[in-house]
Amino acid sequence: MDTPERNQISATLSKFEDSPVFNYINSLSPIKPVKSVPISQTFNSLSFSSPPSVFTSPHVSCLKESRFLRRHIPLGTWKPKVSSEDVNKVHTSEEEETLADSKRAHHNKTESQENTEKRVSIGDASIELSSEHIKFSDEPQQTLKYDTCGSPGYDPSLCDDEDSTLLEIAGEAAADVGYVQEGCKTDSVESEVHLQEICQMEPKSEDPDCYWDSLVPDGSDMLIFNSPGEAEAFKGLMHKPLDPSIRLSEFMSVLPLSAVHNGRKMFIVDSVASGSEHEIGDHCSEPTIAATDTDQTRDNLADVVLVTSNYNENANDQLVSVTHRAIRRRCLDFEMANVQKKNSDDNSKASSSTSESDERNVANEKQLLPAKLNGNFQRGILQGIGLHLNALAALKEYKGIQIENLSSGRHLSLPNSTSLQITTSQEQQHLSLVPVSSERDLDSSDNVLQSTEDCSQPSVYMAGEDFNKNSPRKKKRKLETPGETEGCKRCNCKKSKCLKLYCECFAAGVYCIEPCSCQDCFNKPVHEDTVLQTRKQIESRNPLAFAPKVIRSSDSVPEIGDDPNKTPASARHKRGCNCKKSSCLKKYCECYQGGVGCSIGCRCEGCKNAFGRKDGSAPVSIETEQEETETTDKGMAEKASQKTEIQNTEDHPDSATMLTPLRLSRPLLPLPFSSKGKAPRSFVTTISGSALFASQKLGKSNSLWSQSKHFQTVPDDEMPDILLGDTSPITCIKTSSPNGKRISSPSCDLGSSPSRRGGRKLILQSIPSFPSLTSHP
DNA sequence: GAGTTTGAAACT
DNA sequence: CAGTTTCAAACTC
Repeated sequence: MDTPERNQISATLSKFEDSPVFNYINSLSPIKPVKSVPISQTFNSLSFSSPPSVFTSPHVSCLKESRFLRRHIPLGTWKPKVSSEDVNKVHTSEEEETLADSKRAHHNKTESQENTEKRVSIGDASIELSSEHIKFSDEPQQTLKYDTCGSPGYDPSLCDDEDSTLLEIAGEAAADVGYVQEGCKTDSVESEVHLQEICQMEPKSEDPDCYWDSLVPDGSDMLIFNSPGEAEAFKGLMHKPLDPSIRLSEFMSVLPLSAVHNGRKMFIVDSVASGSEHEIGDHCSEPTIAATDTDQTRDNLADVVLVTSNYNENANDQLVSVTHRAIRRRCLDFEMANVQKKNSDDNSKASSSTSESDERNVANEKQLLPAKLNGNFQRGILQGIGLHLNALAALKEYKGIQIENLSSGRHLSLPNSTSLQITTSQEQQHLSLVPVSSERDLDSSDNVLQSTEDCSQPSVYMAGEDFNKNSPRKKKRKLETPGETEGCKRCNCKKSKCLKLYCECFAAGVYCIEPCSCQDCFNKPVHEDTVLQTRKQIESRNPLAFAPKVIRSSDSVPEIGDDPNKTPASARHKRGCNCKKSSCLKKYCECYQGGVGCSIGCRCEGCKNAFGRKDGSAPVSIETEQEETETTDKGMAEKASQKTEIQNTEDHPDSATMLTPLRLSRPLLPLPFSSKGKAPRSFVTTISGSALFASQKLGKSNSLWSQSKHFQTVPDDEMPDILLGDTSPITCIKTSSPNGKRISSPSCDLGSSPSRRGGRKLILQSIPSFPSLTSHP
């Protein structure tokens, strides 16, 4: 783990060890950087050659990403040795050197092993992150390849399930942790949390998701303890010696249910005060988790994410902490396998291997996306998340999570989801999901979540639709329409073999999983090569084919610190719809489905999109309006006449202003979802709101994309500048779809909402950058 | 659950 | 690039 660089840094910084700032810095340090490899994990990633270059963002992005990221890393990774040290601890120069050397040796060793072998199944989890990180850094993508299920080394059982869950523990600071509580000055005992305990918890219901859901009413992504007391309580559990007798219920009982959001499997505990000696690395890394690794853990942990955060009290500066999380997801990441395998190799060392359990749990879910560890997260996002091109969009989005999402079950799972903060018990009840402070948010966001992919349908996504098949879905189900199973998409392909964009899973960059009703499905790890080739082929035809359908250019919410002028985030469908009969009021309409308004780029007829009409009459964001003015084509007038109809009933003042993707995505609105009132099955989960979170820290948070079905997020930083609509100088970019469909807006200049427009256009342009299967190193 | 509708994706 | 076909989701019954 310890790279020389790292050591140096640490040495230098040793003085500052205690300071929160230091921790933060550590988290940022490149040392841990994730290799591009993680990115490759998804099958998409494979295709994406460029991503690494493109997405180079520092931790910030990572942070954001982290949210979305799915974790592939086994708990073991979290383990103490390297990871902890890397991130959190500061060693004296000497110590570090020594340590570094040993680690290096270790690393090399592991690396060699990896090379020879392809990864172990995720389940094997215990891995040393450090080694991996190193590897990643060193070996960028070579290792990447389909390590996961498809990989030879991959554990078949896992593969079979295709749903693999990983438990990720991020030791690293800031990046991972989404949020920290303010008040917690306590020592961080939390780090000590034992996964085992958690693991031991038994799900009430057979379905893990349900189980968690039950636990977590709202299903927020994160569990945050605002009050020290809460944290303490939590700690108590965590600290307890592994007692098999302890059950999840017990565990949960300690936690304020209200505190739990989303049912997401993450829990964040902020216990560590800044400056306290208990840095993430110190505590967290080691011990506890490591110990946990057991079959039970794996099995049981599935969705749970434990986070221990270090938090810096001082400030808002925050940052964070470590998180242990387990996220389930199905991903196309192939890398995961590698990592895991490595981990497994190393495992012997690391005890915790929650990943397996996760996977198992996830079984239902599609493959997991790779999760990244701390440092990795930052970079990793791209990498790990990389899975779907879509992810890129997601990354940005992830920044802001809106409360609303939480409310809606499905959205929760989305990458979008952000950490929520619960301040008080009362508040908790309400689940006051307040976006974390911007700064924190950013950080937190990283950690926070992951979303399940399904949703993508998700969203990831991790994007729209369902985010996770697992819990999110269920939540969604609960929350949303009864009928919808949704959260996750499951395809039902019969003739396409799930190798065409007709297949939602394939389009989302995820493998089909059990829930899918597809026939002759080739979108499975077993047919990885085929999938990749096909994907490549499709991308050659249309570079944007796998890009998120919905692009969120700017932040829905004015980011703090950002240019006030920015318009609320608005999202647009990358190509625009072509609806003729549905009036863009049904999910047939991709714009509508994605929760975004129609824009000039749409060729729809009689647009009545509740999220925003093409003409802009609807509660569309400014952008649309502008576009509207600009656009002359298509019967704008016609639409205009139609405007009032829907608006009156549907549009809320808010919506009008708030059409942020996020909002849009939410079914909350009494919007006209389906006639039944269902929320779109796969809503885009874009997250505009995120801007709040992410942006603050980053300063720019534009998430270009929100993701439609699968969420994938890409760190802003990583995103090519071009892609960044907000900041990008390039305001006018035309995007062309392969099809020749209109993508770009007519006007280059965006005026007040440059970001959005710019983003959108930019994205398209940049598209080439999307990683393609072919390019993959 | 079967059948219809719809519009994207794919094909020509 | 336009037109047509194929496909699977969305929707209806």
